[in-house]
Amino acid sequence: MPLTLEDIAKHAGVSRATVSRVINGDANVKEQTRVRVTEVIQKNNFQPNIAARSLAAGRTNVIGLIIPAGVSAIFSDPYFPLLIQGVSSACNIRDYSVMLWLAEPEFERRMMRQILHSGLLDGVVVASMLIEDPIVQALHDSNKPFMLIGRHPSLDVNYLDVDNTNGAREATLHLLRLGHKRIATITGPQNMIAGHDRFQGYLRALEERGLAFHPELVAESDFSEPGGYAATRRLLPHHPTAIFAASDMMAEGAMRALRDAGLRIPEDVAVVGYDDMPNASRVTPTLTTIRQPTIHMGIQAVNVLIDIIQNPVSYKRHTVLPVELVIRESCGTLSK
Amino acid sequence: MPLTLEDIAKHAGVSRATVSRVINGDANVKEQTRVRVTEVIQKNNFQPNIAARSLAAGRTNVIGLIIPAGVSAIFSDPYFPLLIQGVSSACNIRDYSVMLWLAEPEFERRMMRQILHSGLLDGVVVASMLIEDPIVQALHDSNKPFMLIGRHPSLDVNYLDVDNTNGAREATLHLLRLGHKRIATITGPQNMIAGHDRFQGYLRALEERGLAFHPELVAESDFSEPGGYAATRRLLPHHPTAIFAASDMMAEGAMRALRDAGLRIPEDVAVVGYDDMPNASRVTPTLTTIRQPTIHMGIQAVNVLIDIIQNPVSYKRHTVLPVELVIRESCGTLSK
DNA sequence: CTGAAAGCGCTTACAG
DNA sequence: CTGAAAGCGCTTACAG
Repeated sequence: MPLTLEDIAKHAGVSRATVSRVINGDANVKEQTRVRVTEVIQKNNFQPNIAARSLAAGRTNVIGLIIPAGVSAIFSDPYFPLLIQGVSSACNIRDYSVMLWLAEPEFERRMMRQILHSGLLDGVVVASMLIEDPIVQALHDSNKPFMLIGRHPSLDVNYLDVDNTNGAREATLHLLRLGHKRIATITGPQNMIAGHDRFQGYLRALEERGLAFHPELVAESDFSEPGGYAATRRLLPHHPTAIFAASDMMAEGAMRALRDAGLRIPEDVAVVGYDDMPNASRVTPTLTTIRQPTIHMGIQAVNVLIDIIQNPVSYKRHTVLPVELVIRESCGTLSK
Repeated sequence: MPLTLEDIAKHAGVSRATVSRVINGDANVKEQTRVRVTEVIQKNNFQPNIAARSLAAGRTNVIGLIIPAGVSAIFSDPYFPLLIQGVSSACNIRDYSVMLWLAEPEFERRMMRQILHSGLLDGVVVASMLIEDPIVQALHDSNKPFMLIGRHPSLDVNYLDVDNTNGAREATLHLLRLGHKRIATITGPQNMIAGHDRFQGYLRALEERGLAFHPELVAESDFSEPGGYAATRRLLPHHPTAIFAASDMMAEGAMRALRDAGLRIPEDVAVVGYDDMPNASRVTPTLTTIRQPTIHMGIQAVNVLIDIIQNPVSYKRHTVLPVELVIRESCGTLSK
């Protein structure tokens, strides 16, 4: 029983075509008519039926947000909540709505069918964790506008990434500047973008300073606190004086393992994390880490996506956002 | 250029009405016809246009999920991510999609208009934090099917809640059983459901055991870690031997404050939290707390909502899920 | 600047 | 059990 365009038109004494023009900001409407129609719309709290618009115009003002589910530890830090917040907020401002899809592998086929063929979405933002994500390939094969948060090794797509490599490089360089020579790293899974790129940043820093790379100072883990703990146990026999953990959660695990081993932080072993989670400034000692603009990533991804939807261009848009080293207590300040 | 019903009908040699019947599981289709049409649908990866279905049938297989934004510390624990996961997962199974709305106050009017009048949603799940939530009132005034996660003090609506009161009662009773007489509590905001009900549970436990209530042993806070820290500083002059914090985050803040005051946990002051966040089993000492079935709440809310959508009934559905005391180290085991 | 009319892709009485 | 046809509420050439 909601009102229709026809009802509004009757009230305003015009045709429904004119009401439609007013709603969609068409320039070809007499100012006086526009004012009158707008008043009637306001007064009746009229909201056009999205389904009808979609069917008639082929646009919905709805975008999809695809987030990988099932990735372990995915929801133990606020990355996705903040990303969602950014996406939602930007959509609110631009009068779009967002449809959320947690990509559960067992429903992926159906999900992609719905996303691509249901006609409900003007475009999609996909937050990819894996370096080679089949969802990205599927979107690329379609002609649905989409924006990748992350990157893809081979496909030319619109993407927005944070500078993981440089962040890890800065974190490692900071430890090098403090005089450390035996810097271990706890990496994330190497099939994940953040896992891979942060490890590359570590390697790059060593190389820049001419330090040899010691494989025994690398422990691959899974971004989780228990994972960081276990990795640190493997590293300790090799006597690192500093550890760069590719996530704050793993850094917390590392600190717990160091304490359990009777080692002091940062006096015996310095620790640097990555992410700047809320907890990083509250642990003891407070954690030196890399801060990334997560909410802003969501906002910007949406803004670029809507640009692409509204003004299709042939070239692809690429953005890499900078990150920031946040120095706290866990790495010390003394030269060794 | 996606296929339409008409295309499928042509391929299968039937009318589009028949294809529609097959897709919607109408019983009045010859088995042989059904098989043939199903094959063509499968082969072509056909997905009906949701907008057209919505317009014709008045149903979309889309539900909305409204989550309050801007609540402080809202995304510092995994409550909402888990809830979203449950909702999304249940929707996947039942072939529904979910539209996400973070309720930003400045967009609330427009949001409600879209939710109620755009015709896009078959129903909505609203996760309410506030005891008297205007969004719940607005939904109640509409005729849109909805399911409240939480409760409302005066409106008769479909809801699903967790037993906050009993959880807090159990937590407090546990401390009482350990022999504590001066049990302080750090509450959440009293205009929030979880804040209010958990405080009531604390009071009920005291009353059941005939203990006097001491107002100076109550510190209202905001569910956050720094909030728990500050509240504990206010409580310490009154020498509690135990603290029940209405969230794990506040419990962590309490433990930090106790350590800073040179007090041992649990020997000098016992601590119990609420939520059983992942971190609860990793802090030192590990945290005794209350576990609630968060993912399951999301799942069940969706299932009830879809029931309501598909089989409208006049009475309202009420569910209260039980919670569970998880005993760890932070409250000790010795009688005092 | 405005309106009449076609059409978007479905569902669903209705008739057979 | 099946099909022809109306209709859901919009948008958009087209004509004036």
